[in-house]
Amino acid sequence: MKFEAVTIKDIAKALGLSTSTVSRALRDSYEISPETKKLVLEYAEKISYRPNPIALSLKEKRSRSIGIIVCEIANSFFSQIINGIESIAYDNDYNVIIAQSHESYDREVINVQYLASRSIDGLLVSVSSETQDLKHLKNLHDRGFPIVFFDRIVDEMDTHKVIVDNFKGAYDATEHLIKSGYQHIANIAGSEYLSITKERINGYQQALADNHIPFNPLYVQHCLHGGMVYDEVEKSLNQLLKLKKKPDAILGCADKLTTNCLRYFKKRKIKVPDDIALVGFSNLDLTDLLSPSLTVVRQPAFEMGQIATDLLIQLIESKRPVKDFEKRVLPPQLFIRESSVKQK
Amino acid sequence: MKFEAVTIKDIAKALGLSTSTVSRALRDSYEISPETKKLVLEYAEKISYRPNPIALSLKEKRSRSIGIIVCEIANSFFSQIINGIESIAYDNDYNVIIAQSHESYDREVINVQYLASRSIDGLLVSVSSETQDLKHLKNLHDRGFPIVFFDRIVDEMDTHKVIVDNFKGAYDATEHLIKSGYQHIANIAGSEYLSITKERINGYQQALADNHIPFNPLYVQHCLHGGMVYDEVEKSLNQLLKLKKKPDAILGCADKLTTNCLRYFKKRKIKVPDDIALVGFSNLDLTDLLSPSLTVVRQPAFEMGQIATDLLIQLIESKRPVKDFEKRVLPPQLFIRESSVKQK
DNA sequence: TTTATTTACGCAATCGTTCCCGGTAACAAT
DNA sequence: ATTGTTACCGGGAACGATTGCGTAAATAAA
Repeated sequence: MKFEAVTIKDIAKALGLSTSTVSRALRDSYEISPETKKLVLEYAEKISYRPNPIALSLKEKRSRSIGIIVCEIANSFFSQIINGIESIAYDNDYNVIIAQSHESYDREVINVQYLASRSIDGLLVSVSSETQDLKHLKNLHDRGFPIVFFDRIVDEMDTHKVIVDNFKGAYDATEHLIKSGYQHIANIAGSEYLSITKERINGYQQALADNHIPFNPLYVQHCLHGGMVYDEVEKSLNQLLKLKKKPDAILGCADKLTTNCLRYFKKRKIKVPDDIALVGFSNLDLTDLLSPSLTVVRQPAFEMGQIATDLLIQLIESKRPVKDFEKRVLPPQLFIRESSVKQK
Repeated sequence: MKFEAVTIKDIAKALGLSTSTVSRALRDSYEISPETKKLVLEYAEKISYRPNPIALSLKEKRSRSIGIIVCEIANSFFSQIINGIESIAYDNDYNVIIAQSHESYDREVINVQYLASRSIDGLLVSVSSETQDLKHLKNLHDRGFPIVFFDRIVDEMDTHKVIVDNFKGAYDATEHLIKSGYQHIANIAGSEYLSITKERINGYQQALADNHIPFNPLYVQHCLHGGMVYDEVEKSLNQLLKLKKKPDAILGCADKLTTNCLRYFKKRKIKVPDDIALVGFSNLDLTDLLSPSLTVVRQPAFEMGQIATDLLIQLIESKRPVKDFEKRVLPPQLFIRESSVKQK
């Protein structure tokens, strides 16, 4: 089934005009008489003519669309970011094309290549947790293709970046646990390759140090797929609970890590926070309804998407190559709930 | 910043060939000598030539991409569906473009028009809860544009449709409540315009009837935005709890309706299921971790997306206009948990 | 009346790719 | 020597839209 759209030629033929005249009439050019304009406009309306954006893209060498690469849209944090991106993109007459890596490096490379070849004007990227080699992105960036990173950024590439203060988020959460009387705080972290993982672990360590609690490397467990795979979380927690000195609190460093910790505890009938406290990064709207309600570090995801998109559009529409890039750091917010408050 | 890609002309010029020869060499035509092919292929590889899909789309009048229209991606049910869609689309070399209506009719119309003009080859649609007028979709469909509906379908249009057995889902959930000893079962339903709402209310009513429980129209409350707006849910529940005979159980007919009921009860310190039981449609992965854990009707969202995409691709690639359309009905699944089980 | 200016429109190139035609060799068959 | 076949390659139109340039007719200025 082919679907034939109305073109400018159809109008020209029907009205006995040339395509150039029709084109100019539609764009309200001064060179066209009011009568002809009226004629064209009315006929175009009648047969519901819509300009073909594909043809325009070919000519203009731009598509007025931007690509987004995230690991999962089925993740509140990222879907909120996407909503932020959309809001700014639509305001500026850009459309967005979303691609998911599902935390797979190979998939990410394929997606980047597809989007790039697809004549998108720019790219918003949050890398997958497997990503180490960046040549798929560097390649584009070196040729002057506009890229903005958000959340999971990469140091090696010089371009705009938008993140939250992961250090502070982890620091505040850890400090809160310490002040609530927990001393043996373990850290369930995401992929070691990710910027956010490093920053969060640093914040966690600094909070321990500032409160004179020795850092125990065994207390940090990495889950490569950031909680997407329950088994990884289970294995990490098993490790932790096998230790001589079992932790009395857990800091979950990603959305699914945190909720999967809770799932683990529920399965094993381990009481939170009585047996062990739990605090985590999460942008779920439901953390207040969980049992127990979760203390979380929440990130301004929507704003993050907005800012990243603003920066990207600036890059795209800049006349000359941009040389000085900025790194915006947004504040995280700690919501204290039941899961981290000791029962008397 | 413009980004200049390598074209077939660049290769032709560099190698002293014509564009037609290069094109044919790249597509491995029999008319080109092995030496020339090798030359072209190697050079193309060297300068990493990628065919321009925009130019291809213009020529082929198809873009090998399909559009998706949903209300929200920040909704587990829909993001799972999208994952199902993606899986089939990618297997068939199609790409997907996602657009959100945010339950707004106007936004839906804009999105449909954008996607259609964007030379997508077909459309997967779940209408917004505001949608009554269908001319934006009928228009396309009448001109032979391939459309497949999923979940929130429309009766007036004759094309492929994929849904779950909403009647059965609601029937089973209601029956479960009755068998658990609840007699006064209220229904928090979504928009009256939606097919799924009607079907679910019918299932609910039938279960009541089959169990000789009189149907009380006051027990059915509609929320136009399907729980997206908390105030709507709050208002509905206020109404219900003001009734002389207060309900002892609630059936939530959409994801956010259900969780917002829980939020309401938590705020008012109404105990679930002691004071009132709660069962609802939900595809959240976390309903088992809520407090109390939720009894839910779960839909096979991923499969739904897969089937819808299969059908759409069939439509797109069919040589002649398809006349007989099918309606696939998938089974829902009831997960019984704490929120609907009376404490002894 | 002649020349200059304005008005209103068409021609053709362009974007990147494919593909229908032609066309030119080289070689074999007649 | 003529014709046919095969192998290989190029020219140019087409897809839909925009736009610089050219130009005819109409009008204004001389």
